[in-house]
Formats: sequence, structure tokens, C-alpha cells
Amino acid sequence: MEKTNRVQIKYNSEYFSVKDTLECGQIFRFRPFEKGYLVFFEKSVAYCYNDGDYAVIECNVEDEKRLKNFFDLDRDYESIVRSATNSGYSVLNDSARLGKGIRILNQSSEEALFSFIISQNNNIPRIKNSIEKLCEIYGEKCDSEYGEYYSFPTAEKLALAEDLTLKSAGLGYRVGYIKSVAKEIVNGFNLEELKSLPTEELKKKLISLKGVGEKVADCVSLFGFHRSDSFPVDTWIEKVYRENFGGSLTDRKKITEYFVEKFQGNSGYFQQYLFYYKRSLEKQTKNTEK
DNA sequence: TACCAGGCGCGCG
DNA sequence: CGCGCGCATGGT
Repeated sequence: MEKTNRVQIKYNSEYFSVKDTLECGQIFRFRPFEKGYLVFFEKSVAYCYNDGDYAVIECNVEDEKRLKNFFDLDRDYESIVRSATNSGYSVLNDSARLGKGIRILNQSSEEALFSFIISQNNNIPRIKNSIEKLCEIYGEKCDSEYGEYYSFPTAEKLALAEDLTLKSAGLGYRVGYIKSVAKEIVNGFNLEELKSLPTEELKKKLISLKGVGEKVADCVSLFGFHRSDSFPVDTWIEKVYRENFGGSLTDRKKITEYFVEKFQGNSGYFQQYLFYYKRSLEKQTKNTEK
């Protein structure tokens, strides 16, 4: 066993909302706990919450740098948010004000890849559920001061999985994609090597995998490789594009190009503000209808 | 009951 | 190339 240290990090909460960062749809392995949330990443679990002026992260880690990197703590979100509020688009202004506490995490690229394959034609609660079951079935049981939890399965485990067992996680027709990609990885498809590629090349490699199209590749590129010159277009973003940007394109790939050309290296952050904003509005109107 | 959810693969023209 | 369809599943 390598030795771990108990670390507590306090960070100004103005640009770090634990809730918004976790619930904005970029990550699926977390759950409410006491004052905030437990977040499962790599082989650890972090307890995170906002307390007045601070966001607090508590975790046993071998290397505090990895923890800080996971939460992207060295990035200047104030300037990103300012670019959004100064963009001249009122919906982006509103979105950034709502979501200014969102940080784009630095997740494992492999976990992001499998997670967003599962995300296709699916909804977030179901995605979360399926991933949790996958972890329970194929992950490694771990112990922590917060109780037992399961790590994300390795590609090796998934490659050897039985179709029926995978199906029991509610993956539906995505079972074939998961197994195919897992086998590719076992057979040498190396995600680490992709880190040196420019975003366009990275996306091409990802799209060569079965079950990965433009949108999933954009999500993996953004959430698994922190390529902020990515702009995933799903049903929600398409709505924003039509209703708030007055767009008329229907080809999602072209919509992506439209936004990336406009927002460049801020694309991924802005996309996340817009996505979160649009979904929040929907939830709100649903709740007031009841 | 039909429609929707962080879409994609495939076959057809 | 673009287009339309089928695909698992659970929630409204």
C-alpha cells in the first residue's frame, strides 16, 4: 500500500460551486452526502461541500496535486466567466451568471469514454444509474471512511463481460458498443497516446470507435481530455441554438462548428453554462406546473 | 399511448 | 455524401 495523507483544501466559492460542478452533467459518479457530496474519482473518494465563502474538499490522497488537478483548481474561471458575460449574447450572460461556479473537471479519459457512450439517447438519471450498477458488478470494492464503494470497471473487465450481465445494468443496445470499445482498448487502442494530438485528430480517433459519433466524441474530448475547443451539441444545446441564437442549421456537426468558430478555446466552458441553464429552466417550469 | 432523453450505425438513393 | 429508420429502457 502506498501511503496517503488526509488533505483538506479550501477554495474561494465564488467560482467553485460543488453542486453545480457535479450536477451539470459532466460526471456521473457522485452522490449527496451530509453537507455536500461524495465524488468518486480514480481510486479515491472526495467529500466536497460549500460552506459560506469556501468550497471544501476532503480526501485521502497520495498526491495533493492530483486532487487539485481533478477539480481544475489552477484555472482562472473568473476570466472565462467574464468572457461569457461580455459576449453580447444575453442567454450566455444569463447562463454564465447561473453557472459561474461550474468547473470542468479533469476526469479519467477512459471513464469519460465509457460514460458518454452510455449517455447517448439517454437521460442523466438513467445514465447515473447504469454506471453505478456497472461499478457494482464489474468494479473493485473499496473501503473508505464513508463506507464501501466501487471503482469504475477496467476495460479488461468490460471486455470479458457477459452480454446479459451488462444488460442488467440497463445499458440496452449500448452493450455492444461498450464491449467493442473495451476490446479495442485491451487490444492496444491507447487513450494516453491521444493526449498529444490536436483536438480534430483526437476526435477522429475517438469516432473510429463503435458507438462514438460526433457528439460523444465532443463530450469525451471536453470532459476526458479537457479540450475546451469542443462544443458538444445534443438536444438541449440544439434548443438553445434555435431559440436563443436564432439559428436555422439542423446538422449538429455544423452547429458545433458554428459555436467553436465563435467561442474558440472558451467553447467547452460556454457550452456547459448553456446546457446547465437550459436544463435548469426546464426543471423549474416542470416543478411550478405541479 | 406517444414522446423524450447529453445519438449512433447502417442501409439506401 | 445525406437521409431515415431502428435501437433498449424508464419516465412523463
